[in-house]
Amino acid sequence: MEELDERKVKILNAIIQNYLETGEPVGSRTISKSSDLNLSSATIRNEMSDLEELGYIVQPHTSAGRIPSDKGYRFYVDHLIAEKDEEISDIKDLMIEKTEKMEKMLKQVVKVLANNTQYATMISAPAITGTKVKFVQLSQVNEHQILSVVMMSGNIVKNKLIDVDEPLNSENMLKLNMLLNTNLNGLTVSDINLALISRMKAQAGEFEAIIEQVLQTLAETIVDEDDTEIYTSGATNIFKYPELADTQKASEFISAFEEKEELRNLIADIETEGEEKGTGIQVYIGDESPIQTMKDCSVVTATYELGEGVKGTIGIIGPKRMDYKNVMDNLSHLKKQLDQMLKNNDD
Amino acid sequence: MEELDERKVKILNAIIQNYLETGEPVGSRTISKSSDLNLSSATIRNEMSDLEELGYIVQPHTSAGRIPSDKGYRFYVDHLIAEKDEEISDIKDLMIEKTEKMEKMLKQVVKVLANNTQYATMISAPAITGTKVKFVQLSQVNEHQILSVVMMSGNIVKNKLIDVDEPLNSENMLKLNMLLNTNLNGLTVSDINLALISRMKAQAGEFEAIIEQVLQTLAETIVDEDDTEIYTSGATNIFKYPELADTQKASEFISAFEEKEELRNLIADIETEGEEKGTGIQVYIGDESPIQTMKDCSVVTATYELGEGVKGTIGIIGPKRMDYKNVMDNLSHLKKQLDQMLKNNDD
DNA sequence: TATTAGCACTCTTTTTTTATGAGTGCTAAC
DNA sequence: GTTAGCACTCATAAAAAAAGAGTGCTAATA
Repeated sequence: MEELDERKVKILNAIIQNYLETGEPVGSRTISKSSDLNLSSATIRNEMSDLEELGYIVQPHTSAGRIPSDKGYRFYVDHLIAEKDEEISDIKDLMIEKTEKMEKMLKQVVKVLANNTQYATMISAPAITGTKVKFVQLSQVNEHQILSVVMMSGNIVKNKLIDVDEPLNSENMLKLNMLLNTNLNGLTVSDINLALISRMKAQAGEFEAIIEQVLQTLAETIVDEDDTEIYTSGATNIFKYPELADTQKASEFISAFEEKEELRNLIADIETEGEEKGTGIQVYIGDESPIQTMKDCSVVTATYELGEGVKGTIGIIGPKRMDYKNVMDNLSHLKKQLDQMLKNNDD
Repeated sequence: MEELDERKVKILNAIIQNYLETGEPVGSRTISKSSDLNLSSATIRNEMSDLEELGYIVQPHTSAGRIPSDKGYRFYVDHLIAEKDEEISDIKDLMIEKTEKMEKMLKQVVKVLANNTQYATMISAPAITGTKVKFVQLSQVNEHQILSVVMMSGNIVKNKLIDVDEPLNSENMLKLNMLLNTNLNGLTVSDINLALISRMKAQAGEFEAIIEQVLQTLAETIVDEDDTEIYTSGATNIFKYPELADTQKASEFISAFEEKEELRNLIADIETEGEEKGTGIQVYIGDESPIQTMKDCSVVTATYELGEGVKGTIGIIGPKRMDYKNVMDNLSHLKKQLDQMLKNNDD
């Protein structure tokens, strides 16, 4: 970073700051007047010319002011935000009502977050992979159906109806339940291997078929959960930012939010990436984002934990000129809240 | 309807037909050329003037062609569509994979429907109110938690964790389960009155508190389900219809779809209304719709049944000039499929 | 009496032209 | 190294002009 002397940094910061607020290309005269270094617009012009050559800012067209490039934003996020850190950021407390329903809670979180930031938001339900079986129970519902209830760590409960030819008597049912619980308790899905399966089947004797179905249900549950549930909110906030609001682009963007397929990819990608300064927060600026549809946006994400390695992801998507400071503060605050809340919840 | 002679009807039909296709105001010359009654544009003009006076068509501005008014559309839907009924409508079969997960199935349905019609679609999960308790089971998960599983008709399963101070022995657990099942089986939630509750508590003796919690859970479940789950798809299809595509309106529209609050109101409203010609399908044209946000749209809905009076609603929302025939055919087809599929599913 | 050709008029939409103004780059002076 | 000054560029806004679609009305026609 030796290429930028202090004055250039100040000017760059001023440009970005100004652009974040107005969304308009900023000219030399504006900087000359606003910033504390008393320089004429001509001088600023020279410096800006340099900054452009170095790739930190761009000119939308010949006779316009400058706007930050992706590289410029990146510099801002990496070096300039910290400087303002002493400012007390007054995040309204997120007011998450503690409801026992995870789903409801998550829906509420994205909504509040979208409202707070005025960007589009998403949150993924914690992935089930890696959670452990806590409890299994089969019960006879009627002549031909058995209900299997599986509870995983994190108190995630899954139900499945199993069809049977004839009812089990209660003694056998008890046996099966014992068998399932003793064998599966504490295991993650990947722990359930072929050896275990055949052992269990052997133990089950004539009820082998039922065991098979329960295990299959378990497997399906996981596969099911492979398309992790994702909750979104505020997709239409995009219309608030003219640079993203043209019909074509906005339509694609909102569709992506509706389909959620791409968001899923995004989340998958996140796990492989690094984070900003150990805050648990990641920032993707423009092209850095893995999602094609969001090349003109910035994406800020955080992961929250539900204990035992079960993770979910929160994301905020907005224009490149988003208020990074505010967004990052909001996220890390929320992350803390969630981590804590969920840790308490789990036993 | 004596006010319209045969020729006027033909002309009105031609105008609407043409407008449905093009979305442009249609002029006298177009009709003169396209329709089979050989009349000069001047004659058509006179007739159109009459039709306008009668309120079936409107002129967007002085020197433009005519477009159908709400009254015109209404006439079209009520009288003109039937005439084309002999046409074989080639609805692609909806290819709903039978999955045991209601949720997945519904998501798939709206998606396919949106794709088929190119309009915005929604479907509400069948409301739980009115369903009967089929099966209740409490199980000890660990020292301090009991899992209550309630299965309602339609195979809807609800789980809830109940905290207890100390574990129940298995004998007591068995008793409680018996108590719950014998008392609640086959009842709808509204059947569970105070008399029953106190009787059950009396029978439960020292475990009164647990009964209380189970019942409360049941009540909560219902209340929860009061904000019925609604799945949507294709909201961005709205951009395909220029008359709805302006940023401001589209944004509101899509927001309404995202929030789902208004859709919920819509569904609530539907139950009070009549339907078209005994098809189980309802059409709201423009102002007829109960939702403010959709004054410029038409809404076509159908209800499907899950047996035992449990109903859900499917809706298609598009421009007033939507292809009513196609939409209605699609809906009634889908309705049949769903009715059948779900009836099979439920015991 | 019902239909039609003809034409003036209206109003939107499109295209063209003409400002306006913000901002730059460069030169020459300080 | 900094700055005033000025010509030049380019997007945007405003105004003007042209084109077209469609109507309503009148007068002629079958």
